[in-house]
Amino acid sequence: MTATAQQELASLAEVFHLMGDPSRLSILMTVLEGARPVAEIAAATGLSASLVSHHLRLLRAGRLVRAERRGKQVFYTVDDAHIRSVLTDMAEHVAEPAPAGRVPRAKAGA
Amino acid sequence: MTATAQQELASLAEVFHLMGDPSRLSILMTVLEGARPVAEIAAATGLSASLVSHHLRLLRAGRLVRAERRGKQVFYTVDDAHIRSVLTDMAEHVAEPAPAGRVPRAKAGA
DNA sequence: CAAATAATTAAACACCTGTTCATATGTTTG
DNA sequence: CAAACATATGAACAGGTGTTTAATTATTTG
Repeated sequence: MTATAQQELASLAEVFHLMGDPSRLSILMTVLEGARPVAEIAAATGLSASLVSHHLRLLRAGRLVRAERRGKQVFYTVDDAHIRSVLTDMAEHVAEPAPAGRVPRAKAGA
Repeated sequence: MTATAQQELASLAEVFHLMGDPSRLSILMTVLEGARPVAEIAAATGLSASLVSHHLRLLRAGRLVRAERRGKQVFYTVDDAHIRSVLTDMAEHVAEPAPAGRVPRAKAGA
């Protein structure tokens, strides 16, 4: 595997990692509906303003959200359209039923 | 937020969490090209067979991969089509350029 | 400029998670 | 059945991460 491929893989993993936390994901879901100030995100998700701010910093660093200040408040929005399609696709995946998950034993003879 | 929505959010986060690790992601990328036995996945990713097996167990539990035994070997494949589109979409996202990322100060007056 | 509001930052802690090394299980072959 | 191969599992450790509490910075308003 090439060196740049390694980096892309790491970047990709970083994005997924950011979406892989329930708090951050709910923040993303909230912000997905439109620009929202921190306090409103906190209220909608049931998280403390401090915690929301902490997570928003990470999401900003990963370029999943964008910040824009209006007066005292800072409004956050999803930075990219890809995030939307990803969340949509994944929601479908999760909606499906769930059959077992063990490694099958081999059938006799071969 | 409803109780079922909470669970769906948790499931969704779990899937993303699984994809959010470089080792697991490279395993997924490898398996994305077709069914592969553990040893081959280990060789392709540069990870130990043991570590690959550990991660495959998690991926199996999260229904991201499916296992099928053929003789001594166990072949793994991506379980779902959504995974593919998600990985594709995200690859595009990561490919884009990266402007700064600090919270802007408010413009004077308002 | 002081007070009030909104958001960020810092420090500390508990917990989780990825990795390694060693051992066990399952499967074919002599 | 024993040996060899392929994969899986268990225990233990190091490092990372989400959360809380408290303090700080930025912005508007009296």
